Amino acid sequence: MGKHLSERQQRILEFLDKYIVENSYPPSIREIGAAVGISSTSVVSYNLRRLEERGYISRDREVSRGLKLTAAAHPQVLPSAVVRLPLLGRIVAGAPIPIPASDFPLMGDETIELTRDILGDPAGLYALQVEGNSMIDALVHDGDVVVMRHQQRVENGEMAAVWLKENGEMTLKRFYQEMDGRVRLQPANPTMSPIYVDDPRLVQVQGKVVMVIRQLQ
Amino acid sequence: MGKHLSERQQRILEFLDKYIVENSYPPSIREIGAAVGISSTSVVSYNLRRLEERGYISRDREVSRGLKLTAAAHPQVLPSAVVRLPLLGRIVAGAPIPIPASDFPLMGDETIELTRDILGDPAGLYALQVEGNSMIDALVHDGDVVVMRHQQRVENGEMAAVWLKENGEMTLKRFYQEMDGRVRLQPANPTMSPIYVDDPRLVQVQGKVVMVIRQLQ
DNA sequence: CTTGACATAGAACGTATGTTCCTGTATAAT
DNA sequence: ATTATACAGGAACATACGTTCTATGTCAAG
Repeated sequence: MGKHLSERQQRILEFLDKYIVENSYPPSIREIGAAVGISSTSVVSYNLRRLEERGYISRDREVSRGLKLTAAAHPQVLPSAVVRLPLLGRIVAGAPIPIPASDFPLMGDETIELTRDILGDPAGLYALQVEGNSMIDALVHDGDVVVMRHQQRVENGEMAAVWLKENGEMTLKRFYQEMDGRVRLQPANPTMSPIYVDDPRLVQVQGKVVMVIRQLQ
Repeated sequence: MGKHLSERQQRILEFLDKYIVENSYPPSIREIGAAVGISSTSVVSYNLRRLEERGYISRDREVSRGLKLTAAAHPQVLPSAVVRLPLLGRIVAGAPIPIPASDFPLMGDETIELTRDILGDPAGLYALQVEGNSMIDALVHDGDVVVMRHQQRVENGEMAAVWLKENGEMTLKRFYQEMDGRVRLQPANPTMSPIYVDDPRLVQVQGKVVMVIRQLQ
């Protein structure tokens, strides 16, 4: 990162980030100079122009503290876009899970916020709150929030929300399509034994579990 | 909201938010005046002082554009401050957990990002990644991330990371100080039985578990 | 050895900007 | 009526702050 940047410019960039985080407003040219060890405001100005040319910052001329870091400046600092997921409802052992509406309503304040960097692509994601301890074998507790991606198929080994037609039951398991045609549903709890279902049509994948969040009190 | 605020002060607050979002730096007093319809800088200054007294903004004196909105200003506008927690290390059954350094280094990119609204006060929070399945009885899986608040004491019923001196073992349990002087450690898994420790000194609380996050795939 | 782009200092300058003082007007309490 | 308080306007002031000009030094290309 920043290979055409002089060490000074690098330092300026780092200082800008630090300062803005601390103060919520950008530093003045003289403050930058003092921090980076430049006695002349013109030199700071010169380096800022450089940084602006290269797209690391943008400036508003004649405005005190009129500068900001651009996204290019810190790919590692800024990237934390916040994703708001709809908390669509509750997931219970005895009932199929709600399907996200195609338009993704986000109605009410029934949402949960997460940062994109730990979620990845937020498309098709939604959240459900688990009711009851029926999924304790998936290490999922009453009240936990499950973030899911709506999809009918999952890769082998992925954690899925599956509807067991036979039992009329919702469960969270790792999904394995075995060679012999059976489906193996493996509990997350490694001390527990898998379930085998002979007829794959009796196993309906309703989504892939992307994350489990447990908030305590 | 804002019942002791005059309409002008309300407008100023709204303008501040809008301006900062647009420019990434705060407006000057004169800009505020122009936007809200105040011709005199002293009047703006007066109203800013009011807003500061009431905790809606904070100001740095003698600094151009040296003001910022506080959390109180818009519980509904600022919504998603992102909190970066240090991922301090791993938590294993056989070893005490690392203690957060007082200066909270955030070294390396070993951090995890969450939104403040689901975390609450981020002070003293840090994250640990669980290694192994020894805490399966707490419904915590290998690889899960545990967000903790560093503290020596927890309230009854809170989930705590406790060091069992007797066994030389780290565990996550709900903590109960019983009337009879014993300590009851209740697994999160409701199907499992609690542990009783007669001597409270053998139970060392190392922190309170605030959240458990499991990322799949 | 020049020449010119690049980098840095220092100082001077002018605008940007926060602060303060003084004045004036409501409204309510005394 | 008088006093206190919240609110508003205007102007003067001091300094905060960006800009610009000049000078110096380095280094590679001609």
